[in-house]
Amino acid sequence: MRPKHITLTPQELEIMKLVWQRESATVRDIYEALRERRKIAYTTVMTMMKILETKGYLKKRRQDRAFLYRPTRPKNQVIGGMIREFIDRVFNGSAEPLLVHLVKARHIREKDLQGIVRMIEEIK
Amino acid sequence: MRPKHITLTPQELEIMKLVWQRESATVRDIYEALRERRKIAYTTVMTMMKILETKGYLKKRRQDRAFLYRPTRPKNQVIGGMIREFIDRVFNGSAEPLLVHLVKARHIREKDLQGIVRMIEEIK
DNA sequence: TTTATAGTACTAAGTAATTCGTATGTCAAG
DNA sequence: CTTGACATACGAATTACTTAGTACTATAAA
Repeated sequence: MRPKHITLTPQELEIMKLVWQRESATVRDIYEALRERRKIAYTTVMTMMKILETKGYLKKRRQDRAFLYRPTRPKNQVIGGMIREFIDRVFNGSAEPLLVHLVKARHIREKDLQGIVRMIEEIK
Repeated sequence: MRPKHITLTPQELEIMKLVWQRESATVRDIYEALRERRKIAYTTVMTMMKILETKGYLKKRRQDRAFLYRPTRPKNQVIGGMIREFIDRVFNGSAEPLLVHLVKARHIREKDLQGIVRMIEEIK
Protein backbone atom coordinates (compact mmCIF):
# COMPACT_ATOMS: atom_id res chain seq x y z
CA MET A 1 0.00 0.00 0.00
CA ARG A 2 1.28 3.39 -0.91
CA PRO A 3 1.98 5.56 2.17
CA LYS A 4 -0.59 8.27 2.72
CA HIS A 5 0.44 11.46 1.00
CA ILE A 6 0.26 14.49 3.22
CA THR A 7 0.33 17.45 0.88
CA LEU A 8 -0.30 21.10 1.59
CA THR A 9 -3.81 22.49 1.60
CA PRO A 10 -4.35 25.69 -0.44
CA GLN A 11 -3.97 28.03 2.51
CA GLU A 12 -0.99 26.17 3.87
CA LEU A 13 0.68 26.42 0.49
CA GLU A 14 0.00 30.14 0.30
CA ILE A 15 1.84 30.62 3.57
CA MET A 16 4.69 28.27 2.72
CA LYS A 17 5.33 30.17 -0.50
CA LEU A 18 5.84 33.35 1.51
CA VAL A 19 8.15 31.65 4.01
CA TRP A 20 10.25 30.12 1.24
CA GLN A 21 10.61 33.56 -0.34
CA ARG A 22 12.02 34.88 2.91
CA GLU A 23 14.10 31.95 4.14
CA SER A 24 12.68 32.68 7.58
CA ALA A 25 9.76 34.70 8.87
CA THR A 26 7.70 35.59 11.92
CA VAL A 27 3.95 35.32 12.13
CA ARG A 28 3.83 39.08 11.76
CA ASP A 29 5.88 39.01 8.56
CA ILE A 30 3.49 36.57 6.96
CA TYR A 31 0.44 38.31 8.39
CA GLU A 32 1.47 41.59 6.82
CA ALA A 33 2.28 39.99 3.49
CA LEU A 34 -1.12 38.28 3.39
CA ARG A 35 -2.86 41.45 4.53
CA GLU A 36 -1.75 43.22 1.37
CA ARG A 37 -3.99 40.91 -0.60
CA ARG A 38 -6.91 40.13 1.68
CA LYS A 39 -8.52 40.53 5.08
CA ILE A 40 -7.25 38.00 7.58
CA ALA A 41 -6.73 37.91 11.34
CA TYR A 42 -3.31 37.72 12.95
CA THR A 43 -4.33 34.68 14.99
CA THR A 44 -5.47 32.88 11.85
CA VAL A 45 -1.97 33.13 10.44
CA MET A 46 -0.55 31.99 13.75
CA THR A 47 -2.80 28.95 13.82
CA MET A 48 -1.86 28.00 10.28
CA MET A 49 1.85 28.31 10.99
CA LYS A 50 1.45 26.20 14.10
CA ILE A 51 -0.29 23.55 11.99
CA LEU A 52 2.54 23.71 9.48
CA GLU A 53 4.95 23.16 12.34
CA THR A 54 3.11 20.12 13.67
CA LYS A 55 2.95 18.75 10.13
CA GLY A 56 6.71 19.14 9.94
CA TYR A 57 6.92 21.79 7.24
CA LEU A 58 8.17 24.53 9.54
CA LYS A 59 10.42 24.62 12.55
CA LYS A 60 10.61 27.53 14.97
CA ARG A 61 13.02 29.09 17.39
CA ARG A 62 12.56 32.07 19.61
CA GLN A 63 13.95 35.38 18.42
CA ASP A 64 13.45 38.12 20.99
CA ARG A 65 9.81 37.76 21.97
CA ALA A 66 8.42 36.12 18.87
CA PHE A 67 9.05 32.85 17.11
CA LEU A 68 11.07 32.79 13.93
CA TYR A 69 9.90 30.11 11.53
CA ARG A 70 12.02 28.35 8.92
CA PRO A 71 11.09 25.80 6.28
CA THR A 72 12.31 22.29 7.01
CA ARG A 73 12.09 21.12 3.42
CA PRO A 74 13.15 22.82 0.22
CA LYS A 75 10.41 24.20 -1.97
CA ASN A 76 11.27 21.96 -4.89
CA GLN A 77 10.82 18.84 -2.85
CA VAL A 78 7.44 19.86 -1.48
CA ILE A 79 6.16 21.07 -4.83
CA GLY A 80 7.36 17.81 -6.34
CA GLY A 81 5.22 15.93 -3.85
CA MET A 82 2.20 18.02 -4.79
CA ILE A 83 2.76 17.31 -8.47
CA ARG A 84 3.05 13.62 -7.66
CA GLU A 85 -0.22 13.68 -5.72
CA PHE A 86 -1.95 15.53 -8.56
CA ILE A 87 -0.74 13.04 -11.13
CA ASP A 88 -1.84 10.14 -8.96
CA ARG A 89 -5.27 11.61 -8.38
CA VAL A 90 -6.05 12.92 -11.83
CA PHE A 91 -4.04 10.65 -14.14
CA ASN A 92 -3.80 7.49 -12.07
CA GLY A 93 -0.07 7.98 -11.59
CA SER A 94 0.99 8.47 -15.17
CA ALA A 95 2.71 11.78 -15.90
CA GLU A 96 2.71 11.54 -19.64
CA PRO A 97 -0.96 12.53 -20.21
CA LEU A 98 -0.34 15.68 -18.18
CA LEU A 99 2.61 16.61 -20.33
CA VAL A 100 0.62 15.98 -23.47
CA HIS A 101 -2.15 18.16 -22.14
CA LEU A 102 0.23 21.00 -21.36
CA VAL A 103 1.75 20.97 -24.80
CA LYS A 104 -1.49 20.53 -26.73
CA ALA A 105 -3.54 23.02 -24.75
CA ARG A 106 -0.92 25.67 -25.58
CA HIS A 107 -0.46 26.56 -21.96
CA ILE A 108 3.18 27.05 -22.79
CA ARG A 109 4.74 29.78 -24.86
CA GLU A 110 6.61 28.78 -28.01
CA LYS A 111 10.01 29.84 -26.75
CA ASP A 112 9.54 27.92 -23.53
CA LEU A 113 8.67 24.81 -25.52
CA GLN A 114 12.00 25.16 -27.29
CA GLY A 115 13.68 25.39 -23.90
CA ILE A 116 12.00 22.16 -22.93
CA VAL A 117 13.27 20.44 -26.05
CA ARG A 118 16.81 21.54 -25.21
CA MET A 119 16.36 20.30 -21.66
CA ILE A 120 15.24 16.90 -22.88
CA GLU A 121 18.17 16.69 -25.26
CA GLU A 122 20.55 17.42 -22.43
CA ILE A 123 19.13 14.68 -20.25
CA LYS A 124 19.41 11.84 -22.70
CA MET B 1 -13.67 30.31 4.83
CA ARG B 2 -12.23 28.03 2.23
CA PRO B 3 -12.94 29.13 -1.32
CA LYS B 4 -15.52 26.94 -2.95
CA HIS B 5 -14.15 24.31 -5.26
CA ILE B 6 -14.79 25.33 -8.84
CA THR B 7 -13.27 22.06 -10.00
CA LEU B 8 -14.03 18.48 -9.00
CA THR B 9 -13.21 17.28 -5.50
CA PRO B 10 -11.23 14.02 -5.26
CA GLN B 11 -14.27 11.81 -4.74
CA GLU B 12 -16.26 13.58 -7.41
CA LEU B 13 -13.41 13.06 -9.84
CA GLU B 14 -13.20 9.36 -8.99
CA ILE B 15 -16.84 8.96 -9.92
CA MET B 16 -16.64 11.10 -13.03
CA LYS B 17 -13.75 8.99 -14.33
CA LEU B 18 -15.93 5.90 -14.12
CA VAL B 19 -18.87 7.60 -15.84
CA TRP B 20 -16.64 8.88 -18.64
CA GLN B 21 -15.32 5.36 -19.17
CA ARG B 22 -18.86 4.11 -19.63
CA GLU B 23 -20.48 6.98 -21.54
CA SER B 24 -23.47 6.49 -19.26
CA ALA B 25 -24.08 4.71 -15.98
CA THR B 26 -26.55 4.06 -13.19
CA VAL B 27 -25.79 4.55 -9.53
CA ARG B 28 -25.52 0.77 -9.25
CA ASP B 29 -22.94 0.59 -12.04
CA ILE B 30 -20.71 3.08 -10.27
CA TYR B 31 -21.38 1.59 -6.86
CA GLU B 32 -20.22 -1.82 -8.05
CA ALA B 33 -17.15 -0.41 -9.75
CA LEU B 34 -16.14 1.48 -6.62
CA ARG B 35 -16.89 -1.53 -4.43
CA GLU B 36 -14.17 -3.49 -6.19
CA ARG B 37 -11.64 -1.13 -4.70
CA ARG B 38 -13.06 -0.05 -1.35
CA LYS B 39 -15.93 -0.22 1.10
CA ILE B 40 -18.62 2.32 0.32
CA ALA B 41 -22.39 2.54 0.77
CA TYR B 42 -24.81 2.62 -2.14
CA THR B 43 -26.42 5.78 -0.85
CA THR B 44 -23.05 7.50 -0.66
CA VAL B 45 -22.61 7.00 -4.38
CA MET B 46 -26.13 8.20 -4.99
CA THR B 47 -25.55 11.36 -3.00
CA MET B 48 -22.32 12.10 -4.87
CA MET B 49 -23.96 11.61 -8.24
CA LYS B 50 -26.79 13.88 -7.23
CA ILE B 51 -24.23 16.51 -6.26
CA LEU B 52 -22.51 16.09 -9.61
CA GLU B 53 -25.85 16.63 -11.27
CA THR B 54 -26.61 19.83 -9.36
CA LYS B 55 -23.09 21.04 -10.17
CA GLY B 56 -23.82 20.45 -13.84
CA TYR B 57 -21.34 17.67 -14.51
CA LEU B 58 -23.98 14.97 -14.98
CA LYS B 59 -27.47 14.89 -16.39
CA LYS B 60 -29.95 12.10 -15.77
CA ARG B 61 -32.96 10.51 -17.38
CA ARG B 62 -35.10 7.67 -16.17
CA GLN B 63 -34.40 4.23 -17.55
CA ASP B 64 -36.86 1.66 -16.23
CA ARG B 65 -36.87 2.24 -12.50
CA ALA B 66 -33.43 3.81 -12.05
CA PHE B 67 -31.80 6.96 -13.36
CA LEU B 68 -29.24 6.76 -16.10
CA TYR B 69 -26.54 9.40 -15.76
CA ARG B 70 -24.48 10.90 -18.57
CA PRO B 71 -21.58 13.38 -18.52
CA THR B 72 -22.47 16.85 -19.74
CA ARG B 73 -18.88 17.86 -20.47
CA PRO B 74 -16.09 15.96 -22.17
CA LYS B 75 -13.34 14.59 -19.97
CA ASN B 76 -10.62 16.63 -21.66
CA GLN B 77 -12.37 19.88 -20.92
CA VAL B 78 -12.88 19.12 -17.26
CA ILE B 79 -9.37 17.77 -16.76
CA GLY B 80 -8.07 20.87 -18.51
CA GLY B 81 -9.84 22.99 -15.94
CA MET B 82 -8.29 21.02 -13.14
CA ILE B 83 -4.83 21.46 -14.60
CA ARG B 84 -5.49 25.17 -14.91
CA GLU B 85 -6.58 25.39 -11.29
CA PHE B 86 -3.50 23.46 -10.16
CA ILE B 87 -1.17 25.71 -12.11
CA ASP B 88 -2.86 28.81 -10.71
CA ARG B 89 -2.67 27.56 -7.14
CA VAL B 90 0.81 26.07 -7.13
CA PHE B 91 2.67 28.10 -9.76
CA ASN B 92 0.75 31.36 -9.72
CA GLY B 93 -0.62 30.71 -13.18
CA SER B 94 2.57 29.94 -15.03
CA ALA B 95 2.78 26.54 -16.68
CA GLU B 96 6.49 26.47 -17.53
CA PRO B 97 7.74 25.64 -14.02
CA LEU B 98 5.45 22.61 -13.99
CA LEU B 99 6.78 21.43 -17.30
CA VAL B 100 10.36 21.93 -16.15
CA HIS B 101 9.61 19.98 -13.01
CA LEU B 102 8.11 17.08 -14.94
CA VAL B 103 11.11 16.78 -17.18
CA LYS B 104 13.77 17.27 -14.53
CA ALA B 105 12.21 15.09 -11.86
CA ARG B 106 12.17 12.20 -14.34
CA HIS B 107 8.49 11.65 -13.88
CA ILE B 108 8.40 10.83 -17.56
CA ARG B 109 9.83 7.79 -19.26
CA GLU B 110 12.55 8.36 -21.82
CA LYS B 111 10.48 7.17 -24.76
CA ASP B 112 7.58 9.42 -23.78
CA LEU B 113 9.93 12.38 -23.66
CA GLN B 114 10.85 11.65 -27.24
CA GLY B 115 7.17 11.57 -28.10
CA ILE B 116 6.82 15.01 -26.54
CA VAL B 117 9.67 16.36 -28.62
CA ARG B 118 7.95 15.11 -31.76
CA MET B 119 4.70 16.68 -30.64
CA ILE B 120 6.38 20.02 -30.11
CA GLU B 121 8.04 19.81 -33.50
CA GLU B 122 4.66 19.20 -35.11
CA ILE B 123 3.09 22.20 -33.46
CA LYS B 124 5.57 24.81 -34.50
C1' DT C 1 4.85 51.26 39.10
C1' DT C 2 1.25 51.32 35.99
C1' DT C 3 -0.21 50.89 31.41
C1' DA C 4 -0.04 49.87 26.51
C1' DT C 5 1.68 46.75 23.17
C1' DA C 6 3.05 42.59 20.91
C1' DG C 7 3.19 38.07 21.32
C1' DT C 8 1.46 33.05 22.31
C1' DA C 9 -1.95 29.44 23.97
C1' DC C 10 -6.22 27.71 23.90
C1' DT C 11 -10.76 27.25 22.34
C1' DA C 12 -14.32 27.27 19.32
C1' DA C 13 -17.17 28.13 15.42
C1' DG C 14 -18.24 28.19 10.41
C1' DT C 15 -18.02 25.98 5.92
C1' DA C 16 -16.96 22.33 2.65
C1' DA C 17 -16.53 17.53 1.67
C1' DT C 18 -17.67 12.85 2.57
C1' DT C 19 -20.26 9.32 4.40
C1' DC C 20 -24.35 6.63 5.34
C1' DG C 21 -28.94 5.53 7.80
C1' DT C 22 -33.94 5.54 7.61
C1' DA C 23 -38.20 6.23 5.33
C1' DT C 24 -40.69 5.49 1.44
C1' DG C 25 -42.28 3.90 -3.14
C1' DT C 26 -42.66 0.55 -6.95
C1' DC C 27 -42.58 -3.60 -9.24
C1' DA C 28 -42.35 -8.56 -9.83
C1' DA C 29 -42.43 -13.19 -8.00
C1' DG C 30 -44.70 -16.38 -5.14
C1' DC D 1 -52.38 -10.05 -1.76
C1' DT D 2 -48.06 -10.22 0.45
C1' DT D 3 -43.23 -10.10 0.43
C1' DG D 4 -38.58 -9.13 -1.09
C1' DA D 5 -35.52 -6.63 -4.05
C1' DC D 6 -34.20 -2.39 -5.61
C1' DA D 7 -34.66 2.29 -6.28
C1' DT D 8 -34.97 7.37 -4.69
C1' DA D 9 -35.61 11.20 -1.15
C1' DC D 10 -34.26 13.24 2.83
C1' DG D 11 -31.72 14.13 6.75
C1' DA D 12 -27.86 14.09 9.41
C1' DA D 13 -23.31 12.72 11.38
C1' DT D 14 -18.37 13.00 10.69
C1' DT D 15 -14.13 14.77 9.23
C1' DA D 16 -11.13 18.28 7.22
C1' DC D 17 -10.07 22.90 6.50
C1' DT D 18 -10.22 27.69 7.62
C1' DT D 19 -11.02 31.46 10.46
C1' DA D 20 -10.88 34.12 14.50
C1' DG D 21 -12.05 35.42 19.46
C1' DT D 22 -10.52 35.55 24.33
C1' DA D 23 -7.31 34.92 28.01
C1' DC D 24 -2.87 35.27 29.47
C1' DT D 25 2.27 36.68 29.51
C1' DA D 26 6.26 39.45 28.92
C1' DT D 27 8.38 43.55 27.57
C1' DA D 28 8.61 48.47 26.78
C1' DA D 29 6.93 53.00 27.58
C1' DA D 30 5.06 56.58 30.38
